[in-house]
Amino acid sequence: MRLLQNLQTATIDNLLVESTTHTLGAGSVLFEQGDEPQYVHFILRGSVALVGRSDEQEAVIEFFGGSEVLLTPAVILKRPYLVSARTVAESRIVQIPAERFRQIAGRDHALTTALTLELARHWRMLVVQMKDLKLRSAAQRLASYLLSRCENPGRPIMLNEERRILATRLGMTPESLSRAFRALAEVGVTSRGRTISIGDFERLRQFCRYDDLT
Amino acid sequence: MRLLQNLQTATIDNLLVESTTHTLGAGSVLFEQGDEPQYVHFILRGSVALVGRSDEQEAVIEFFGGSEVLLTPAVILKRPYLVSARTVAESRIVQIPAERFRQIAGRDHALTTALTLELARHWRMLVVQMKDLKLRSAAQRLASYLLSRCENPGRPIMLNEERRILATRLGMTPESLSRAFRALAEVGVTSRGRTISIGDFERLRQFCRYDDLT
DNA sequence: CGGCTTATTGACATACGTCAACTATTGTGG
DNA sequence: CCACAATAGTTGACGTATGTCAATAAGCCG
Repeated sequence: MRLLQNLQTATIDNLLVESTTHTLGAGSVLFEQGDEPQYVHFILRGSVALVGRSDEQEAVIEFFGGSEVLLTPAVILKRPYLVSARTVAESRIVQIPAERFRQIAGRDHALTTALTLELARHWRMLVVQMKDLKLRSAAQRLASYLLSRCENPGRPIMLNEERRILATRLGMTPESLSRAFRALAEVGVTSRGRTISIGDFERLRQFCRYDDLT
Repeated sequence: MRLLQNLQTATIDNLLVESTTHTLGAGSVLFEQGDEPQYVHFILRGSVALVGRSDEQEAVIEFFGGSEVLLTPAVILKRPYLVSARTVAESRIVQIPAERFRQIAGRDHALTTALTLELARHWRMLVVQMKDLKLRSAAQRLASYLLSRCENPGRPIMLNEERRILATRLGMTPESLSRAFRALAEVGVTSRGRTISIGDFERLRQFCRYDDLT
């Protein structure tokens, strides 16, 4: 996991000594909106959605995948969670007691630095998404999401979430997502099930005015 | 400024030694989307908007006010800015050279810890806003914004940004904002110019399903 | 006061949401 | 491994919130 990559093994051992590791099926709940944080969650494998709820409605704020650390802000600040966390596919998770994590971070500069980098990366994810929501249409948001998901061009994208879940992450309904996919077919995107191929990257980038400032 | 509050004076002096301080009129540009970060910006006083641009359109991602630190993620990660920063009112800003800041943060644990807390707070601001965008109507988003702006109930809120700017922060057009204000008049919100009074807090909270998880 | 920008309002357009029917996919027990 | 139920995804018809455009009114500042 990236956060721990450059740490001394002593620190890592120290973090993990009271930790537990679980393999959870899709749809498992790691914590609920409003809870007081008990653990820091490391995602070893799989995919976890942060989901916000208001008035019976739910929307995914963001997905987090393997090698990422979950929602440390609430843990750091000792505040209730603003969102729930649910696995979206089978996932392997390490849980470290929050208090232990805070204590070690209080002493270990390398860990705190790594934490800062992780938070900075996560901040930028949300900023990118915020720009999408405020400046782009539904179809453009989907295009933008697909482009960001595609690590090696040529190989098709495998979604690891259901479309109705993805729809909420993109700020639309499943029906609108369905139509967005049809709109993208016009610019060379083919999709069957959870497998999606981008025919012409440049065209798709232009379609959604993709700005690659990563 | 909050970030520096619990630091040793030696660290602070060290940070400030190569810094410059400016008083900038409304609309001044601190940096542009795509730029390589040169400075860390501390806002001593005033208000700064982070604004994203795509295809000639602009939208405010978030406002930052006195005692906050601007967009450290790009500085920390040595990445181009994802957004521009513009003052929205006359502001007093301290600029610390990015490289110097990174060096000191590399050594000073208290500074890095403070930075982590600041990033964590900022993360939560964006998460709250993301929930608003995905789960609430235009009028509800305005209500939610006003509630979050109101520190002491009883005293009216003074907006320090023009309404057309606020509109983009809320993910709508100036016209829609205007109509949102009229809708809120129905639940006891009176506005004249930039002064806004909430008549009935509980009613407004219910109207937008405000969840106070700060 | 006069000219400029910003805010409001109304008429209208449209992207997206809703609802309902239908189809495809997935998972399960025989 | 098939059959069938349950769930997810798609499509069409239609509704509505919000955007657009244009005209007017209200602030703001010389």
